[in-house]
Parts: sequence; C-alpha cells; structure tokens
Amino acid sequence: MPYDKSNPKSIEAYAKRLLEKSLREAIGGNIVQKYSGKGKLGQALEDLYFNYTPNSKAEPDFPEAGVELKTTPLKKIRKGLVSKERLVFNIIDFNEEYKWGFIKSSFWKKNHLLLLMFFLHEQDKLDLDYIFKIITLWEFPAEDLKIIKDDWEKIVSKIKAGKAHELSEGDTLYLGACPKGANKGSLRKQPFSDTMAMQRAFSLKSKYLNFIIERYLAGERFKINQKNYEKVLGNDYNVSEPNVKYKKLDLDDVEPAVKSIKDYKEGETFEDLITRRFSKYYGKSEKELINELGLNKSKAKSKFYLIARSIMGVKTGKIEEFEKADVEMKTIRLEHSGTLQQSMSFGQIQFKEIINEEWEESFWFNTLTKRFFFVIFQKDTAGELRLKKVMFWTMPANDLQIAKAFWIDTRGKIRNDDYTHFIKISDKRICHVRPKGRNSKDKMQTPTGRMEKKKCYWLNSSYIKQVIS
DNA sequence: GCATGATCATGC
DNA sequence: GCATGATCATGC
Repeated sequence: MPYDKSNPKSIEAYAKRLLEKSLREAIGGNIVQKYSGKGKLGQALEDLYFNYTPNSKAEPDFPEAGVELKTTPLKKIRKGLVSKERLVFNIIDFNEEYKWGFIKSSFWKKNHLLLLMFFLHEQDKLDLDYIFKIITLWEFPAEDLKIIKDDWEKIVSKIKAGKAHELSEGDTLYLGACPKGANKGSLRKQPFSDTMAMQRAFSLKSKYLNFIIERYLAGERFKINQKNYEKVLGNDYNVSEPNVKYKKLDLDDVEPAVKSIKDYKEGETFEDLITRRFSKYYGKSEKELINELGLNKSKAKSKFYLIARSIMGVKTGKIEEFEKADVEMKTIRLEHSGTLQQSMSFGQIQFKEIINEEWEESFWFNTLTKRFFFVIFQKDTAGELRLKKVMFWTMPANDLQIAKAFWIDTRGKIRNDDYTHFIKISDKRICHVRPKGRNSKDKMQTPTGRMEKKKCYWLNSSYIKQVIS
C-alpha cells in the first residue's frame, strides 16, 4: 500500500498527490463504468485510488486512523473559489442517535477527523475529470466544536420530544439536519411519535465550508499532533505541494463574537451567550446605545448592524459566527402600540428562475429555513426607539407549509404570465408579493420575454408580530 | 389605520 | 449598475 492506513498524515500526503489532477489522470487507463454518474466520485476514490472497499459503516472510512474521507465541490465566483453546496454526513438514525451522548454519537464517531477533498465542479464534466483543488485534514477548532455539539444536542432533543418531523436546517447554527433521500420525500419512523419524519442527514452549512477553504488558502495547515505524525512519516509520503498560485478568497473581514471557550458561562449555548450580552442593553434608546458603545454617529443604513455588532463584542468587519452559520439578522421596529412599522422584505423574485425551481431548492425555501436573529426596537411614548429584546428564530414546520403553498401559487402565476393576482398581505397567508425597485420603471424580463416591475418576497407584519410576542 | 405601491440611500 | 434595507405616499 502506498500509504500507512493507520496514519492520518500519511493518508493526507498520499491524497495530496491528487492536487491539480483529476482521478482519471491520476489512475490512467480505463475506469470501470460503475463509477460514472453523480455522487460516485467518493466511492471511486476509495476503491480505485485508496484501494479499499467503500462501505457505509458507522466507523470512519479509514478506521485505524479515524479518518473520514469527504469529497465536496467548489465553484468559481468573481472573488475566487467558494463551496458549491453543503457537506452532507451520515443519515440520522432517529431510532438510535438519541441513545448516547455526543462523544458516542454516530456523527462524532464517524466525522471527528475529516480528510476533505475539494474539487472544482464544472458543467459538462464527468466526476472523474473534476480537478482537485484543496486537500487537507480537518478537525474542528474548539470554539466551533462547542457550537457543533450544542447543535447536535438540539437535533437530538427534538427527536426525544417526538418532533423529528419538525426538524429544520434553521434550528441550528453550523451542524444542520438537512433533507436527504430521493426527491427529498423519503420518510422514516421516529421513536417518540407516530408521525413519519423526512429522512435527514447531518450536514455542514455551505458558508461554514467557505471558512475552511479560506483558512487553507491563507496557508493555515492541519496542525494536530504534528510532531507525532512527522516521526513516523517516511520520505515516501513527504509529497510537496505543487507550486500553484491560489487567489486568496476575498471574504469580508470577520471577527468572532466569542473570543474563547471561557466566555461561556456554565451550561450556556452560543445563543444564550449572545442573548445575555444584549439583555444588558434592553430599554436603552438608540442615542444612548450609540453613546455607551462609543460608536461614531453612524450612517443611517448600517446603524442597527453597527449597534448589534458592537454589543456582541465585534469591533470591525462582520460577525464570524453569524457568517459561518448563515444567520440572517433582521432589525424589527415596533410602534409604541406593539405593531410593526412595516412588513419584512427579502430578495427579489427572479421570474426566470422560479418557474424551474423545486420547493426544497428554491430561494424562498432556503431563505425561510435559515436561522434568524431578530433585534427588536420599540418606540417609547416620546417616539424614540428603544432596544426591547433579541431572539433567535426559525420558521416552524407548519408555517413553512403555508409558505410553500404561497410559493407554489406564485410560481404558478408566473408560469401563466399573470403578474396581477399575486397573494397579497390582506390574504393573511404569512407572506406576500410586493413591488420593489428603483421606481415603477425598474423592470425585469419575464420568462415570456416581456418586462414586468421588479417584485420581492415579504413576510407579513402581522405574522412577525405574532412570532415575536 | 392599514394595504399597497413606490422610492430613497447606501454599499458592493 | 444594481440589490438590499429602510422608508415614504396615497387612497380606501
């Protein structure tokens, strides 16, 4: 064997020979037909390159080394290379996963040490011809692992409560429970309820992967037990990396809100900690906040973000945890009476895209299954906005079904070239369609080639009011 | 007072 | 130039 199967560094070094190559180039000759087609790259690698039989066992792919092999696609954007999709781990066995703690969980047993192999996905290429761009061992930094463990606990607590059918990716921050299976409709039994639940797998959010990518491109390398590994490394495995110039990912500067594990109080989750930091400022007016936090008289648009960021302990750039978890922060302003000043707007409806979308891949589904962070202000009797409270939130499964019906209706209207009968706020269906553009002449092309006023997705103010009360 | 349409301001 | 968050204007 060209590598030491009990030595993670050796496995990594051998894997790195694939950098800037495709599997076909590395192996040469004919490749057995059974490994063509979507999703077969990982299996082909295991069988043809690492020479072991692919398995779907509970243990890692390289059991002696405790290493789990993961292949995952990159895509090119203007800034460089980013993750194309979430990284999917093992399927969650609802009937087993809750029985033991995190350390003994199927997730941790299998995935505590990953060999990540990122390849560049290109249209019209077969899997075997994708070029590997990033190959690295990966284990989670302690600060991230804390959040991942809490995420796992949250998923398991929902199973224990007989609510596996209500799981959503937006329940958690880094480790998600994503839909998995043929047409995403595969149903599984759960132990504490008779309701069938959608089959789900553990997954890492695509945004989280971008941070792994960036750290790698910035030159950070896998460091655990380096000395121990180096002692047993023979020259055979000492493969230097090809001299390839990567463009460093130009992600925005980020700073973590939690600087150290020690920031947590006993039993606290990340969300508890953030809420605690905000609660000290409840009741303060906008002006008081700006003064106390020592902020410059802020520009109107980013004012609320700057206040929130500062309370969280982040001085410049963006909030790292929120970026990784793809948390959507929204400011909500309430009248003194408690009603919302306005409904909540989201992205534009892409007329040409929505007609070809399926619900679980749609823009609206992906938006609503995010984790939200609401920062809520309310006007006092003098009309001054004061911080009322903050909350993390994800749309409950029942409401998501209403949003789905709304989305199907909207897609249908656009398919029928009907732009005048969208669901309105007065229909009280949680969400509605409303115009939003530079002005009424700001238009977008329809699938039929006409031009129509730009529209966007909204959540009804009355719905948000009910959610936050 | 609310629904609906429209537009402004900012930053990428 | 355009998307996005914020906000305004009008009419029922």
